[in-house]
Amino acid sequence: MTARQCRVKPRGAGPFLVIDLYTRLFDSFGPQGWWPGDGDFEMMTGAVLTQNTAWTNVEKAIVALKNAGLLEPSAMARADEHVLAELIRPAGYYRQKAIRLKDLAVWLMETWDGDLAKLFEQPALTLRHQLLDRSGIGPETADSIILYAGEKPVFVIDAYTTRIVGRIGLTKLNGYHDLQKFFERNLPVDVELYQEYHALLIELGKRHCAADLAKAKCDACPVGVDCENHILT
DNA sequence: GGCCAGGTCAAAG
DNA sequence: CTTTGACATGGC
Repeated sequence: MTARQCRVKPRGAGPFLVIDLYTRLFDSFGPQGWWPGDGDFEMMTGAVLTQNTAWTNVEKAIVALKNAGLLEPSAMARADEHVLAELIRPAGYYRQKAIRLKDLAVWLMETWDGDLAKLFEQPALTLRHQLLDRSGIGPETADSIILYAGEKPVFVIDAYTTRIVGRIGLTKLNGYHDLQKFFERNLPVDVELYQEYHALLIELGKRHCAADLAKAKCDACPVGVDCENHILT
């Protein structure tokens, strides 16, 4: 089905709307290609660094870490916290993140011998609990790691997704867990689909959905999202 | 200058 | 269990 065939009614949440929104996003923005094989540890590092931080700032930190040869568990686990902090400074919250990244690397070495492939062999749920036990890894970061590095079908919810869902009236559900289940219930279980969808929602959010609800201006929304009236048009 | 960014955690209410 | 503040840099 093409995007334009879908004359969507307001507030009719369900499978059709959920996949239809994806189709529109993909048709408008194309594949996002997030985290394409730069290595699992780089991906995990990026996931922590990007918390509440613009990706452009994260890139600087990643490059600095790479140049310092610290972008692997063994090296980072041995690195000095303050050195680490200075390298990732552009990514913000740098003192906190330095400690958390190092803790993560130490855990990876001690528990998994630095072998991420082994880590990701575990069932998604087991993996999720282990990641959530790390300091500085919450639901979104854990799920991002599981989806993009572990390549397991877990839908990631972020601030944009929450806002967009609310503005379109996709569902009345709220909160991380309920929204995650909502998407997972209404989509085919497919890693690539989940990866693209999450990235596409953020792309839409960046272009059309400022943090302040009152500022939402979606006049020329290429996807047909009408925030004011809470519908897809 | 003010607002915001691909959150998380601990401390209150 | 929900809300609030701290954490911090860089771009528009």
